Amino acid sequence: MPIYGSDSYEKAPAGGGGMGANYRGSRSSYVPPHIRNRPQSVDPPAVPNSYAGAALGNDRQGYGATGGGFHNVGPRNDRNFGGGGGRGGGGWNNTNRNNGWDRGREREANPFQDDDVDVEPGIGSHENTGINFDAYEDIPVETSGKNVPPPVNTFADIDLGDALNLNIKRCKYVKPTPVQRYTIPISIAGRDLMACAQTGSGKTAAFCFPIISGILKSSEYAQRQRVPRMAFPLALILSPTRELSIQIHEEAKKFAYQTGVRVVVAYGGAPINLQLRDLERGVDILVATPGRLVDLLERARVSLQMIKYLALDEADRMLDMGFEPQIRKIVEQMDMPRPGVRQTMLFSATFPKEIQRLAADFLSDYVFLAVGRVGSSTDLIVQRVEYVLETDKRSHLMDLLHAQIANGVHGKHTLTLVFVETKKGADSLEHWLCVNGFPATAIHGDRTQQEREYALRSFKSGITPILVATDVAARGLDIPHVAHVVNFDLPNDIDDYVHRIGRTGRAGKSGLATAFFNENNSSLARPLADLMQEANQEVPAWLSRFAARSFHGKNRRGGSSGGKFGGRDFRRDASFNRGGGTDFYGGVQINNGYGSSGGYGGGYGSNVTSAWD
DNA sequence: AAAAAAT
Repeated sequence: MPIYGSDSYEKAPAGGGGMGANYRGSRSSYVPPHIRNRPQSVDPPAVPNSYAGAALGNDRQGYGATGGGFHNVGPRNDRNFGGGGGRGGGGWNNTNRNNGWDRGREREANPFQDDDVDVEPGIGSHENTGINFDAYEDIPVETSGKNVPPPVNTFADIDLGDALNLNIKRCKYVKPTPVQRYTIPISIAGRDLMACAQTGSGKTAAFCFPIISGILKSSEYAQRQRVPRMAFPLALILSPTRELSIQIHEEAKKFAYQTGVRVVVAYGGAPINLQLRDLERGVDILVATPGRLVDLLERARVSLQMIKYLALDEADRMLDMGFEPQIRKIVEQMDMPRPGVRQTMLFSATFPKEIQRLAADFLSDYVFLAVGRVGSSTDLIVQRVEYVLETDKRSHLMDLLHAQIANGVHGKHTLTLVFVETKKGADSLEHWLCVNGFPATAIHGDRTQQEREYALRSFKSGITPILVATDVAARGLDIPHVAHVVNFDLPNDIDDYVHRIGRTGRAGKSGLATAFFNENNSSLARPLADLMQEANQEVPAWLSRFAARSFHGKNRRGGSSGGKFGGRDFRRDASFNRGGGTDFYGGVQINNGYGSSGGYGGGYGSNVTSAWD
């Protein structure tokens, strides 16, 4: 099915200068165990003696451990137990060990009860349970790298621990999705990972399960240093939009429920004080957008020196021109442990070669994983392209919406997501739709965070079943019941198109994607036609003519990705290996998602390879 | 040229 990608990433080198200069001054000299004896270690912060034993906020309730082996670390202050240190100490998979938690004043909310409160029960209340596992059956999976750990077939194949297993049951996950089958053992084995996988394929769980499990098993978990007003997360998950961070946080809280592992989210546009308070109460997994995290780091309210796990969601976006300097600052210029010391996992549905090259800086001896699209054999998303002049777009959209109503395809749980190019365009289209009797709302980066979150809720709940959005909503958001994605304005980059239409046809369900195409989109004709063809979609003759006319230098399909996958390991490229060692890349395996390699015989690999090259 | 991300 579809080929995702383009050669169009011609990004300028990242600036990134002038950062992190004033951070070091405020550091102290404590050396955590995992970076001791390192050749070029950063000046690690000490716990000032005057603070030793002070009431520190970064504590965890109901968790044992003597802070042995840590100089300069005073006795723990278990605020909720009136000073009893060294509690518990039970097995890491003992769900009862945080009984104390519930006795404290910060009772952990049950994330499984107040889900989607404004959605009718039975439809939206378990958005993660509607996964159509049959659609996963024959998904092709490709791995490359040295000594790739084999996939598992069930969650029970890996001992994630009782608490985590219980949450897996609560989520009603029966068996792991392909990305989970491969990612979890790779991650448990401690390997770095670059994974191409569609969001909505269980990606968040794929990196959360090993992180939570690893944290529970680690000694750092119990032996945390205390510095006042400074949080020391063990895992960091970065995402490119606030709403995506919120979503990841909500999911991660389910997975971490009653494990004692604390998940905190930090993003811009919201009061920082609440986030600071959450951080002070203790954080193991920090989910954040880059800007706010940099702010927290500069205020010295967060230290990354204890990070054992780093996950970048939508990693190709995180490393594009707009984000790369911030990401480099966070990952390379603060106090985060180096690659090889920490474990790094990068995820995206698309992974252009140029971005892979940048990403390699953050990784150590990593495994590359490409999971074919859910429904790659059944074409769950029907893609249509219509020729519509700029001036006709509104009336054409109106026709589509009327047709949906006529077909009975409308209502609370048939949502339509309309992508436009600009924030102004989003505002005016929303207004026009409302004036014309279509309940619509809009989301874009010029709205307040409150407005953005309200718009998303209103859309998800079906109060306004039409959402007009800029690319802020293009990636990662898991919105059940999006039946139709309209590309009112097409993006310039085919990868963005792929992410946008991925908002429908989620979790193995079918969906429709309609694009309005005209002369302004000429540069997209070729990649769009190619992509549709490989997705077995009907390509209009006029689009093929546009494609034939277009220049082939840019946006030509090629090295960045291809075939049934969202990407291909760039280490396999001849150009990459030409100058250097050849041992870096360790071989490829192509398998079906389940069972052995039936269905995609030998010819498959070579075909795809030639298409990629 | 636009979008996102800190205040």
